[in-house]
Amino acid sequence: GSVSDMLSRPKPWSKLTQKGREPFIRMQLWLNGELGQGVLPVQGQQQGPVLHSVTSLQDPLQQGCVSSESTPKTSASCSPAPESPMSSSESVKSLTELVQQPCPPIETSKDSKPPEPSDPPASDSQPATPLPLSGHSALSIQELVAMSPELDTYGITKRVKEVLTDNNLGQRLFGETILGLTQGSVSDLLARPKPWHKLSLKGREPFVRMQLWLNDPNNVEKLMDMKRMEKKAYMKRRHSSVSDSQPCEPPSVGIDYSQGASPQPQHQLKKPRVVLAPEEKEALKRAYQQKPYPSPKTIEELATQLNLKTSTVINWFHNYRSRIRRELFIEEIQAGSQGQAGASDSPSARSGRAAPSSEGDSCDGVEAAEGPGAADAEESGGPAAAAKSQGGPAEAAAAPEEREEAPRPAEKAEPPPSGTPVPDAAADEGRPRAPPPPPEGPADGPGPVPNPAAAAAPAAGEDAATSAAPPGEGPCRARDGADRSSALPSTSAPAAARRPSSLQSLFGLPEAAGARDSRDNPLRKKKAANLNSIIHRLEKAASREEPIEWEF
DNA sequence: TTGCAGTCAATATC
DNA sequence: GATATTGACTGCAA
Repeated sequence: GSVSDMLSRPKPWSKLTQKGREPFIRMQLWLNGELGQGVLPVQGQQQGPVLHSVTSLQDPLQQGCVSSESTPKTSASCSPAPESPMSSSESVKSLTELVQQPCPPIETSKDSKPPEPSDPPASDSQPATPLPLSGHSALSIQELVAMSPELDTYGITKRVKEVLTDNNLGQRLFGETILGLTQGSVSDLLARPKPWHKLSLKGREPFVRMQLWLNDPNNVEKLMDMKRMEKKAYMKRRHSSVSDSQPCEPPSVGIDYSQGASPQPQHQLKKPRVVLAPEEKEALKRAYQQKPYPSPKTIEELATQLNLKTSTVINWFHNYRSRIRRELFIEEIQAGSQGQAGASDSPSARSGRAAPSSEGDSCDGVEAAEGPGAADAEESGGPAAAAKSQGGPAEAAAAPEEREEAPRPAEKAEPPPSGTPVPDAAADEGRPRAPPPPPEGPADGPGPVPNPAAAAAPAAGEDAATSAAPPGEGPCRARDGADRSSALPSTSAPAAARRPSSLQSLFGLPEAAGARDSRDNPLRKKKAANLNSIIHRLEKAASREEPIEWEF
């Protein structure tokens, strides 16, 4: 029935979810394998977008890039991805095959970015390794990404780093030439790759490109060439500009986008970059620990007290949350790869699945486990607040009342008793919470923070009220989360929340996580640190009364 | 609206 | 000079 429906009423590609696209990808693969190219066009017409992409995908394949051999050349291979039997292997094939061909399939693409004015004409002189920015086969890469099997992002980045360092190739060159990204992004990507399953299609693209690049036998050579050309162009420009101070124009090589490339127009618009002082960061971290999702009100207060723009505070929270999250991912992966060398699956893969947990961290589990929560006092009422206010399990052992906003008043000005804002929060309730404390990860301890203390106060206060989670507490910061989870409607979340193991799987923690945690403090801390956001999501989901299909 | 993912690009650090 | 960090921005989804 589904097939019939799909065949007769295919949805346009753009309307399909990732899952929804799967059948089409499978069909495409099947078509490629069995029917050859002829069929696509027809289908394409019917399918519109799908077709479109599908068709375009054909290009590289048809260009003789398909070889019967499919052995990945380099070590940074893709992980097996056992679960999607056919598509996986097939796609792996395509990927590898594609790159093994001299034809410049992927690299040439680059998003349909219109030639930016400021962007040096990348296409300018298509070097051996076509810039990703030049693009005409933009869709190809997207197709590949969509069809790509699960890749071992960590392994790929590791390998890329090796190759780059071994050959003395810079991130900038690599990023701009191969990935179409800036140096900073490349650095970030290489240092903190997210697991495949956590990536969006767009986010997967760089990894696919990297994989392709790794598979390319001439990858280094090409980059070296680029490097040379770049240098040459640079010298040339230098010479010419010396004689004539003509504004440096985009290098003919098409690569040198670094500086000078997009100067003029921006000069005026440039606004100074905000650089937060350490104390400010500290304060924000404290606030985060108290409340990862501060209400607008809290944000305002923070902004006021820190003398920052609210947008800055908002941005900071967004960035911090997402970076913390990534930190976790990477640690998971690292821990995972260490822990089980022989494990077949890629770490990223592993982390995705619910692992048979053994979470040693009782904290986590416990927390989430019980406690009828009290309404979350979050004044405002964002959706999240709403969710929370439904009250739920939670706050573990603590008294329900604590969630209250009693402390609110203090919020504004009173720095919690001096230097220890954070602990205060905990102290507030004086409840038995996990012991200690030391703040964690990101924010190292509740160190003596002069002002910040005060600054953080608001948040702290608020939270103290609500969660009182000693931010610092490593694993038990979970508690923090627990607080938040207090909002979990007893109806939906419970099941998941109650089982210690479930929490762990929510994290996507590798099976051995528990064990590792116990001995790896920093790791625990970070995990705990992130619990808040997870709980938050749980809350949200719970509030929507979704089925307990937690996917984190 | 809010939160997030992905990036850019300015700075900081090595 | 290369790499790492991080505030800000864009686009998308719920």
